[in-house]
Amino acid sequence: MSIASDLIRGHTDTIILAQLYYNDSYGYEINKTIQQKTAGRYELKEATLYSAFRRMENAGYILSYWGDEKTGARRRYYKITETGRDTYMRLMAEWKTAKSMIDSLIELEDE
Amino acid sequence: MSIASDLIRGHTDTIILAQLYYNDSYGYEINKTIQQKTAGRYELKEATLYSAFRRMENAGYILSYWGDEKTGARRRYYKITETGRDTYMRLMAEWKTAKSMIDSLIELEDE
DNA sequence: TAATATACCTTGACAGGCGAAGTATAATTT
DNA sequence: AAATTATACTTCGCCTGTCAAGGTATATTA
Repeated sequence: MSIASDLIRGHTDTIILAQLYYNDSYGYEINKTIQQKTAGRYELKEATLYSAFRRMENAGYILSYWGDEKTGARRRYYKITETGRDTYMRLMAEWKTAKSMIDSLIELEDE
Repeated sequence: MSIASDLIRGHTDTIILAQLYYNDSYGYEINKTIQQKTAGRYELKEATLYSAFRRMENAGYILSYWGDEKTGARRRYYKITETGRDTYMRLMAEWKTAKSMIDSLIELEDE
């Protein structure tokens, strides 16, 4: 288990929604961006990524459509919905709360 | 699913190890402390708490022993080991890394 | 032509969290 | 005195997200 797997768990949706907030994108690109942003220290595993897409499309956070590439492998693009934007904002707020809560719970008390 | 469940996942061990770092304690007390520290906004579910004890004892992070209460319900106390202290320090370092990684991954880019 | 990069998908297993139920004693309330 | 609440621990089985492993297909590079 890599450093991040259990700590990042629960942020997958937020990470993806952030990438889709202003622009449509597709799985491969989203993952490359994540790797680049973290200097290779983190990546979503493909199975995780695509199962997140399924989950979020079922939840109504995103929509998908096939791109019309003339060349190269086909791409399934994802578009965030209004519900998805709301969800992103909610998840961000929850993260802020959780972050300070965790900080206060895991720090050592003065002995 | 409450706000924290998936976000806190992966921090259970760290939270418990922090509580045991300077003083032995037992399940019920640890959970009360958590509730008090978070003003009731978070608690470890009993099943989660006790399964974490088992996991960490198997991993050698903690040891357990029965208290010798003369009155009231019996208590199983837990004591952190040196391995447990090392683990706590490692988990704290991982949290710091993860925290900034998550922050950078979920923020919106300037459009 | 072989290897690598791009791009997507599915299956099955695993691990942690948790709902639900149970056991037992002590303190408090009615 | 009886009922309720608080203290304290335990086990069983389900749910969900992650991921290893495998697969498909096209385009580019060595």
